[in-house]
Amino acid sequence: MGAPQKTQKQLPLRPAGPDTVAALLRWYEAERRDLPWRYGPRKKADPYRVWLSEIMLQQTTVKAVIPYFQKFVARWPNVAALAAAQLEEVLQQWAGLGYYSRARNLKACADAVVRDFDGVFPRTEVELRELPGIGPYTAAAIAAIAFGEKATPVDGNIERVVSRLFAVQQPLPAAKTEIRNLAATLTPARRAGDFAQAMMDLGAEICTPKNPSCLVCPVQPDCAASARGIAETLPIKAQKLARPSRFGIAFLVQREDGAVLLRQRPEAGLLGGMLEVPSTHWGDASPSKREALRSAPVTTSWMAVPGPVVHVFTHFRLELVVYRAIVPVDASFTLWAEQDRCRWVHRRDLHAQALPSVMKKVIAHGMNAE
DNA sequence: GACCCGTGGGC
DNA sequence: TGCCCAAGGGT
Repeated sequence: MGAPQKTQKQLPLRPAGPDTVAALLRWYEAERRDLPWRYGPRKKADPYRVWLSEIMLQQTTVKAVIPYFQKFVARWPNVAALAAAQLEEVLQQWAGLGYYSRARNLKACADAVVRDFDGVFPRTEVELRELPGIGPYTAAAIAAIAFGEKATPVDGNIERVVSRLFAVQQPLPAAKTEIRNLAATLTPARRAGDFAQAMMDLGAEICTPKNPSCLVCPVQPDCAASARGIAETLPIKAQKLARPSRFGIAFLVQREDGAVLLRQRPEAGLLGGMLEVPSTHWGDASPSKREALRSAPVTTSWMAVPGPVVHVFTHFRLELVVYRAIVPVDASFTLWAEQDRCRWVHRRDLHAQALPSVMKKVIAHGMNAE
């Protein structure tokens, strides 16, 4: 033979199973995160709070969610209160958290629970799955955490932990089915909720995407990926496409009394139902000045504010050049935009509007340009 | 399965 | 800076 083969040391490894889960649950009881929607290990939490937190946490970090969660439960302490609210209020309170269809579905779900279930959340995955905004993950999470049902929510954390525990080599998203089955195999009948939350805490604090802390991991002895030294490389993900750029011109119209012209966006699609600063179409290239003026909401003299506002969405990057104008308070100008969707909002009231972050950026950029 | 749908933070 | 990431759902 040639040079001695440098094989990786293979420790005897039992596949993850009930003992792994027991070790994980012990770790959870000692190290669990204290979060405002949790009631404590071995306890079932308030279904309303679990549901609200799970919707907010969809693709959103715990840190970003906490202040919104506190604000919502203070204002609407139960599902009946939320059902009695106006959608407009809910969108206002949701502004800044992103993925605004969640806010619409949140309201629709509260309405449905009050209407169809007498204000009591159903406890099974199948029933929960029928409600607006509740998909397979959230249905399983609520069933397990709030009701103690044996359900297996699989989020990004759990996908990562499971793919490492079993050294799943198949790339995502194709591997989702296998990962789900493996996670279900581990789920204990008694403490499915604690198990799910323990897996999520482990993923958030130990089994992180980069630089996982295998040395202090409670289930490291049972982890196939750690044994092979490939934990950080898992899960393998399919390549992503480059993010295209779009360009437009936004028209910040300020009235002499300090009001700003805003318009409500269509209910469906990007930033659905939220307020916006009127703008041109967002296209693949910057609109010409001629094109821009054709879509201006009023005929007036515009000042181009130096430097575009750049905002990155999930699937494209947006550059908006802000045109700014001051108009008189009387109606001595013509409003070309769809008037019924437009409103004047005083500067001091902007914070209470359903304004997405990108539009707050546009307004701040334009108003600071003086 | 593939797209669309926000935002802020970490590195 | 640019990319990745975060307790996904709807279509």
